[in-house]
Amino acid sequence: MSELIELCNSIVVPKYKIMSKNLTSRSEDYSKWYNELVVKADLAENSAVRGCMVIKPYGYAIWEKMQAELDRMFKETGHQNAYFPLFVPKSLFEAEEKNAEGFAKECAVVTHYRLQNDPDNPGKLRVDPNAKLEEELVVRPTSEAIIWNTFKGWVQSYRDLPLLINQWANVVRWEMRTRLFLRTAEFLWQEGHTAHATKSEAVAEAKQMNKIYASFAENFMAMPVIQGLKTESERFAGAEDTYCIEALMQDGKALQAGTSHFLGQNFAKAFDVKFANNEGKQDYVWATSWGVSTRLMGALIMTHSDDKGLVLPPNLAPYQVVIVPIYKNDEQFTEISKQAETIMQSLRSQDITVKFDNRTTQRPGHKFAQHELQGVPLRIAIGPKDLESGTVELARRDILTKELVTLNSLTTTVKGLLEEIQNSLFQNALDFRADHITKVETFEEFKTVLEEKAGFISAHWDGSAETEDKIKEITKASIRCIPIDSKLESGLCVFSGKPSKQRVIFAKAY
RNA sequence: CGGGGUGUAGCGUAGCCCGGUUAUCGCGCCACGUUUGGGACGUGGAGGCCGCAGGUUCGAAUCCUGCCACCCCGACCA
Repeated sequence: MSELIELCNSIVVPKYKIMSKNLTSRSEDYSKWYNELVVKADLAENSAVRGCMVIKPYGYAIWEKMQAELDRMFKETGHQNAYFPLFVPKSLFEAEEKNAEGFAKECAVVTHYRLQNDPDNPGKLRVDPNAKLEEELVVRPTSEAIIWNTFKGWVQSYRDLPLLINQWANVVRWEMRTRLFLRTAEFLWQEGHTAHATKSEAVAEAKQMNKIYASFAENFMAMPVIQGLKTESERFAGAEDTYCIEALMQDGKALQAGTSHFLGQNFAKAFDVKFANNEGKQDYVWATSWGVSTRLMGALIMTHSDDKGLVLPPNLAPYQVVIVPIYKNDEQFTEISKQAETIMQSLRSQDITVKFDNRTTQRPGHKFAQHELQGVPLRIAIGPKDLESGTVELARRDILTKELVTLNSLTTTVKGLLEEIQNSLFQNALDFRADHITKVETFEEFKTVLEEKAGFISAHWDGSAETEDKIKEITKASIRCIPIDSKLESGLCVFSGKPSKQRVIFAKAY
């Protein structure tokens, strides 16, 4: 138990509650296991805010690594960062009807702007009834409205296009039921919003960003994803098309890890964003939006971690290597510290991030366990024996092996191993997913596989929302996506028996 | 909002059915000493509105009533 508390400490929260008692292996119910890793923020008693999350420094460092890589990829494709207000006046929010309707049920709304002393309750405050806002402010659940209202003033000519903007921000969605990392009431994310002169350019942008998400997931998170298109009923409110990346967690449930939307001219029309094209004619701009959130941290945990704690891919680990000294006296400690300094310099010269855990308050065994819990990819231990023999002990987090390495080959070995770990994590996740994509032809088979094996199910679908709904109602599995790379293949719908042109991916989802 | 469950120290808990000394145990925390190549050991110590309010009783963590919070399953969820 203590390690869980420690892990919770390192990822999350000031005061926290562990939800279930026993750590279970990955083959058992994953949700129990996941709850062990994840805790909720405990806000003031009687607080109406549920399901918020505090991200503690180590967890935040992982998010910062994700941010940095994504931000770089966005900028490489010509995007710029900007920041827009948290508050969206209700009148703006409701302008794009479908979008407003889609989010209406989960909006936090600011109605007052002042507190005052409560005359009936000395020492307490109450909302000043005279401080009611003329117009309510919606706390953004997403920023399309406020951004498109701003874009109106930024676009006049085709020369102002494309407008490629990204924002790093927090949003609030008042979900009835929350789940840490995967669906918190407030979460951090990035939302891209772009405006284009032509439809084809906007569609290309939406596809491009989805591809960038896929590449980030695979190359940095070591998490294989299926790129696809959402069905109409799963589509973003206000979008014409929603592209997505879908990942498979260790418990066989699917997780939507990122989405990219082609918005058509819906927002341009709602907010009157027109431009003069090169023939001098007025036209509405074409839009996209795309986002990923702290949900990715949940995805990372649920893809790679084992019963000993987190397993981080080297490309996202806050530090890739940790050095633990083992010593009996101050002399040895000084000696080892010098050695560690040399090693760190050498590793850093190869752009490897490394931390020397020189705490004198913890014993080596404790440090070993803690770094395993935090998923540090490689650990170097240096003790008196190593000083004599010119070696160090090098341990891998992912497969928990140890080897003795001589000092002169250390940096090369570390560099090689980091790459190997990154690749092997991806390969393992890929193998796992390959084992859990099942083609089925009949509805009986569909239900059996879902029940006994879980994972993705590849099946024919007649394309109707009615069939989709019925399957969901009966099995709780939804269509995760229509994969973009799937081959056309004629067949019969697994449910209705009607003709189908291609297979789609079904799964139970988080 | 419906069904089920839980609330005792920072965390995890025993005790509750069948009311009765100073509320149990483990982890963690503090001090000192010995230790340090896989989560150290010993000794001593600190820490409790037993979820809240009311009731029954000589006496309530325990029984009754009401409330609150949280968890699980639903509903809900681009």
